[in-house]
Amino acid sequence: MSKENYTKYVILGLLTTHCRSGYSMKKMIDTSLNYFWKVSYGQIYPTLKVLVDEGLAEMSDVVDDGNKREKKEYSITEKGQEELRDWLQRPIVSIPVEKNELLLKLFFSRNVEKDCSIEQLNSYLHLQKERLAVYQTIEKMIQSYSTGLEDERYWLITLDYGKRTTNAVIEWCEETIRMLSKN
Amino acid sequence: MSKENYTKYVILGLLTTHCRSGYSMKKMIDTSLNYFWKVSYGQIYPTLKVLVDEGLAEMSDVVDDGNKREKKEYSITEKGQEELRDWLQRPIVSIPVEKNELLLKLFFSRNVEKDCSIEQLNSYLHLQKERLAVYQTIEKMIQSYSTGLEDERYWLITLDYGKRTTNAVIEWCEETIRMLSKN
DNA sequence: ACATCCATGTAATGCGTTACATGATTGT
DNA sequence: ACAATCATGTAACGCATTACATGGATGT
Repeated sequence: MSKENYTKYVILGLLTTHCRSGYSMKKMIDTSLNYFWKVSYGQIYPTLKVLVDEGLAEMSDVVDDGNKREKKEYSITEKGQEELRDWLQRPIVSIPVEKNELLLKLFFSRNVEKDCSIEQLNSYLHLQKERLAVYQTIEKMIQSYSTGLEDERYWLITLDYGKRTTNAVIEWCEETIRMLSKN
Repeated sequence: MSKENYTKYVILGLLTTHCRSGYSMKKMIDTSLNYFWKVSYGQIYPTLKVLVDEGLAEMSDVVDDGNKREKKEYSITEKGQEELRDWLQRPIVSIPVEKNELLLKLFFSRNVEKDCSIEQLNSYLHLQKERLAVYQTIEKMIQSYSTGLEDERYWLITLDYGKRTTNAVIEWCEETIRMLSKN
């Protein structure tokens, strides 16, 4: 019952899209997955090596002739595809705990002035509204990056999740601020 | 710009409620904070020691007379209170990325049958509905545990956040399942 | 008698971030 | 010339989980 190494699957998954290099994967993650996942270079490059070692991916050192700029291109193997599909089909047994700093602070807010909490809520509200704008950007990314109709469909579904939950949080922020403000 | 050690603040915060021992803190976390935070014994006990070392908490070894059962009771110091309040007032600069396994899987679901995704959504929906029931339990906990009116107020605010976002997720699940099912 | 809860702790391991290091290419 | 972007990587560190170990008290 060892903990799953998600990074492995993120990379395998990205190899089924247009991503071929560690660098482009990082880009993709930072733009399109940033509201529900993140990965650093410190994980990407080592994991890529592991995948090759395990026969789940293949690397082709691409050095365009006289072009000395190093660029490694990876592709998923048949075995990698199976591993990915296997993981995609495995049921999710429990909802992970999403650590929320704002809620943690609010939980102990008896210890500070009420205005302090309102202040925290206000800036959180602001951050959430900014995120709504990010979703617009992602929507455009999706339209330009999707490899086919199928990818786009699922990407928009995840995006919808983001929008809805963000909107719910915004509403909660606004109502809570209103409630704390009077009285 | 070192990463904050939240566990420290969780424990300091809990010391301002009725929690006095590591064991009872774990209980509290697992019942009332479980939808936005979790901490294991492997963090609690060492952190408790650190807090004492730093003068933020005090320990009184309690061995009820002939009672050999070991039980350590902790309390927050004046310095600890300040440290906590200081942290509570520090603004939250960014929304952390809440890793979501379901969204990750959906994002790459082009690689599996549509029914597989619907299946995943269904079980996720089920988990979310179970969570709604958990909130009822927490609400009761709050009423029995709160040390005063002030604590209760903030605890209900965080609970409301949980309910609202969970409801938003449930709606998204249901609509997405419906959408994927036809066509 | 036996299970479950109360209660405290440690060691190994793994995941992930941050900071650092390097260097080519492209655009202004 | 210079900044920004493309591109790959490693080492140190810290946080957190898991598994293990121990033992008293309580309930059935």
